[in-house]
Amino acid sequence: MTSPILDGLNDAQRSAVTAPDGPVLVLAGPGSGKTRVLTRRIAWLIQERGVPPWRILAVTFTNKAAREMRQRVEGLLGEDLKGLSLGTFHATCARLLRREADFLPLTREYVIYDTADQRALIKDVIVGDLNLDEKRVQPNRVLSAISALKDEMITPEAYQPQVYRDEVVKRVYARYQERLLLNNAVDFDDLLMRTALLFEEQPEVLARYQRNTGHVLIDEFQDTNLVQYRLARQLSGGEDNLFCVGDEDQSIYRWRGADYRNVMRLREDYPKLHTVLLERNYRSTQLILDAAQAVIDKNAQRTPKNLVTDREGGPEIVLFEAFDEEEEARFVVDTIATLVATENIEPGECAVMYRTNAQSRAVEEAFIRAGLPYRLVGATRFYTRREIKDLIAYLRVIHNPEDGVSLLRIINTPPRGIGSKTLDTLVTWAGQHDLTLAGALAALAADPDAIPLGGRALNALAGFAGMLEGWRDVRDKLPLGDLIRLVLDEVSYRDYVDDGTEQGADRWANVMELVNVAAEYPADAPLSTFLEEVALVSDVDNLTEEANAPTLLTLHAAKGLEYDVVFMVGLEDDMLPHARSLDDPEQMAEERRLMYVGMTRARQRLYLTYAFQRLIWGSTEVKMRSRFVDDIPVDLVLSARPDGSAYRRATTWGRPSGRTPPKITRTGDSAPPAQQFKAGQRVLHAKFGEGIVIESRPSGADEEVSVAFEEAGLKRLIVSFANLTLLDG
DNA sequence: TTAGTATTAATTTTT
DNA sequence: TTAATACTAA
Repeated sequence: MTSPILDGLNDAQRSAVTAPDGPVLVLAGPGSGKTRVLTRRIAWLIQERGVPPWRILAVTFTNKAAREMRQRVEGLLGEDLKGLSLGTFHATCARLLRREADFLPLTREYVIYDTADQRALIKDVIVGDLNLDEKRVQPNRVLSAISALKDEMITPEAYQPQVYRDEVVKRVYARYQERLLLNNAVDFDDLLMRTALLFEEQPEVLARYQRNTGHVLIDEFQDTNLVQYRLARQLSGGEDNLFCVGDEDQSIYRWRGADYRNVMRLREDYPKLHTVLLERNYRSTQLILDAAQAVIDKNAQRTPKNLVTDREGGPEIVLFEAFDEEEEARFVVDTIATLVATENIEPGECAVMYRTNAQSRAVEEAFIRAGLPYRLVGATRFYTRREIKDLIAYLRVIHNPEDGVSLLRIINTPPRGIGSKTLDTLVTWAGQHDLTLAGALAALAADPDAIPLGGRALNALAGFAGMLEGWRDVRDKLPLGDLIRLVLDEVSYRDYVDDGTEQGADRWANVMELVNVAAEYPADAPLSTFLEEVALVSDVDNLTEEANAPTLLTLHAAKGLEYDVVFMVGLEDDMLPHARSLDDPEQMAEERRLMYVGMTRARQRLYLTYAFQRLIWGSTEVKMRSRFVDDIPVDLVLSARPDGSAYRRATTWGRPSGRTPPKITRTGDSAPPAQQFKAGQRVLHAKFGEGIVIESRPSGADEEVSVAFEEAGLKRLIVSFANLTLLDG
């Protein structure tokens, strides 16, 4: 009678897994095993209830979560579950729309536009099509207005603006959608909206999917938006077997349309909702939980939870005030090194979290100077890098000729004599003849005199069109990796990006990385699958467990992850809470949840750091400790000194009232230590090999040297970390 | 007319 | 620090 599916679960978890059919809501605190419950529920439905896998649709927040969940379910059941659909909302909808393209004003070859593509298109609509002033009608603002409308499934035709500004939004929105269709493209929001609209307008299509979907399970329910909620309702509509797992306190994507009030909606829409509360935490120490609880308790409008664990006590939270971001980063790296050396902590079990990607730089530099490896999530995400976007644009244009945004991107990249003037004439002519850019190119191929252009421009255009045609001819005959190599070769892309600098070499390495990814792609997979995957992967998806090194990531990216040791850096007002959130209580509540999410990632140790002053956009700003830090009971916290030793604070936080910066005295300024190295000396480094010292200067109590390595190039190193050996000099 | 260079403006979080 | 834009040489 007992099944391994229920092994090791507590009563609350078990009651969730075995809940009767119908709508279920699992409200779960951090570390309470909610993803585990979802996994077991799927296995339980298949094994104990005899539900065929193809009748189950499970939705996760990231592709990585989906991958891991599939592995676990298959592990539990000991079989391949090919029929089980498991993925993000976006990926699920993208596949569905491709299958149902006949019902849409799109072809199967449609492409997915990311934020940068959207911005390029909307700018062209505002400035090019509607002749509006870019300063008055800001692309970003209009885009987020459009996104909000799409979230509510309001089409341009249905939109009834109340004020003049929205009148403009309506016009831009209408034209933007037109242009998307002309390009045979959709944006992220369209994926969801078009699917939900399709279900509404074509009941027989919905009925077909409902027959194939008896059970819908959703992870991270607090971060679903309105369309996603409607999709979930539509798909589970036949039998109302909707299983939602989430935590209001971890809702951190409001700015993207996520609405934790979906939890309330669920309660209203399903009076028979079966609710399970999971409060027992299996991750953090009680001390960390108490601190996190104290922070989140200040938020109103939530289901109060009482987080408990068996792991009583635990080491105090360590708070460190650095002089600036450099010292802060050094403290983090020093502490990790010490923990690894003395406390038997794995480097891979440490994470450094920050509010904005820009903050990673200082931390990265500290790691580099110490000569220690690290893993970076996000920052300039792989698929948004210039060279990668270029390459993807080539593939998109080969795949979908109508993709004007991508065509415009690559038509003169690398430069091939098709400059702004030529493009202007071409685009204007296309507009006059009601053609797309692709149409104009085709017309030109048929009759070179059709468009008033000089011979040089015509030559350049013909050359480009010829290459494009050649690629389309071989598209289905060559493996993807070879196709990309052919394109790279014919446009001499390497000469273009690899300019001999270090960054140039990096860029080319990125290109080769993409070639490798593509080469591993199954030979029979259509280009559309590859492009779709590339559009919908996130950076965390590629986070591998291979390298045993600390992870650097934003608080948003940290959702769903956990580490033995967590450092939260930049805990200053204006950073967390972010300056742009200060005037909106709803946004402030979200910033607080972000703090809570970060704290509850830690299993054993939590370090909170802030800087007295910080370099922002090239200028130094004096900062104040984050108000959220002050909400932690002071007796749970030890303060650290730069040398790593810690002391207990007075019984109150003693928050300064003003912002008068005290006199700045840097340690080490008065008595610089004797320098070991000087310019011209030859040195040996364990990793970088031999090099010559270019410069040496005191840095705090330490010494910083610039060394030109024969292999690795110019590096800046901290002497006490770098383990440099003097060869001669 | 194009391509390369100098200047200036701008930076939350991401499927 | 990067990205977009204005300017200048070829």
